[in-house]
Amino acid sequence: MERKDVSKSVLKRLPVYLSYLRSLPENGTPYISATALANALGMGEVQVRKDLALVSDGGRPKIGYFRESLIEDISQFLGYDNTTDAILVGAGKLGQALLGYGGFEAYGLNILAAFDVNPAPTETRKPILPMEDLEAFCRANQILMGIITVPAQYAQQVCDRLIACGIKAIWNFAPIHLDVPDNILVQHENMATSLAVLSMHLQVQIKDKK
Amino acid sequence: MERKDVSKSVLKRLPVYLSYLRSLPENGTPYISATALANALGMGEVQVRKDLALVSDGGRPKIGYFRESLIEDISQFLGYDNTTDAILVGAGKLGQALLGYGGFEAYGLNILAAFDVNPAPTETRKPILPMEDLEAFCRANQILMGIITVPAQYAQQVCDRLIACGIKAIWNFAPIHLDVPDNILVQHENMATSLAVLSMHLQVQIKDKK
DNA sequence: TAGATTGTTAATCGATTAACAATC
DNA sequence: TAGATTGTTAATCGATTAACAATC
Repeated sequence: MERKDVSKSVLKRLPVYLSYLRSLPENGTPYISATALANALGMGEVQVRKDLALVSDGGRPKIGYFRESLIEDISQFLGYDNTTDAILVGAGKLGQALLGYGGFEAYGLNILAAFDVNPAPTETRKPILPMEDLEAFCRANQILMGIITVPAQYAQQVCDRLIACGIKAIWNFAPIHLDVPDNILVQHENMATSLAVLSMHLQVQIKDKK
Repeated sequence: MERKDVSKSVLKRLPVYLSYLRSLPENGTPYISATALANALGMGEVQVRKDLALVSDGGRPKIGYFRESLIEDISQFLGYDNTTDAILVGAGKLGQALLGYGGFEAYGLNILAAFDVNPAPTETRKPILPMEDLEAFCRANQILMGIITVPAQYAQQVCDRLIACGIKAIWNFAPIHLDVPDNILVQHENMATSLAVLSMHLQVQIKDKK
């Protein structure tokens, strides 16, 4: 299927479809319709249909999509087929949690190693290396993605160092804005943002009760 | 200031402003303009100005906002003044990372305790209790927010149980869609979504290079 | 005063939704 | 065939951006 540009909002919905499709039982019905997907995920069916049409042309009237093909189409579109090697900086609790989580492989992400100022040994099978080795490791393995899980006050300097190592995409878990050049993408995993949405919901709930 | 309804996109930007404002040095200039904020965060200045106007009326031409008042106005708008008590279910690495992270207090969140099927003692100062105590604890403390950090296959049943305990807002870290009634809000901390954005950026980068 | 900044009103842009024709 | 589903075209909706008047 020809590659199309998709908006960021579509891009964010695709992995949601993907993870649901993967969670379906192997021995169930081999076909799934946009309607069924929409209902299962509580979304609008026109939206789902349009999203799917963007990444796959396997949809057939009255039948829907062949589940396995759809999974393959979305995976390929998102680039999950060719896995991305990444490194992580900051092996605290959060860093170790991400390092130990096995689920990222399914999304094409392979964390090769972690770096820390104090590389204490842990239970994870992945190596935790001293910060001094960062440059050499990134160069040698042509790392393009870095994950930042250091405290906020060190995040910017770690970020600068990663960019100097040739990294092009940064997944930032530190609660601080990072300044980067135009060609570098920072994806801020913004817990504060989520909290704001939750907090607002509770405020409204409580007020309504009065 | 009169309370206004804000869209979700505005709501998500407010904590970003807030955390930047808080990070500014105490002894710096006491005023900040929407323009300065926009430049520091790489956003459009009209957008920032409009967002600020929504939550504060302390803006003065030529001067900007008094930093401390602006922090107060945003905090109050987001409901961070009256802290929310929450509990967490699933004391694995991720759960412990969240439990141990001290930064949530600044966002009005107070995690009282964690629950786990196997409540091994940990270094955190917060108690980790057995799942059997969940209902009693939630009722006794009138908990309204629950944080789910259990493996995906248990997430839905934990979610159902939390709702039965009277919880109205759920922060879900399990990589799976949760079905809930209309009046319950689920905020899905969707790592897969972030990965998709990063992955797509790298794909485009690599392709452009060829 | 002049200039920087605010806040508001109007225009643009993009995404979602609705309506409908096509297909198996 | 009838009906479910697809994909497309048009309409609506909402958010962002641009233009401008007001203010210190």
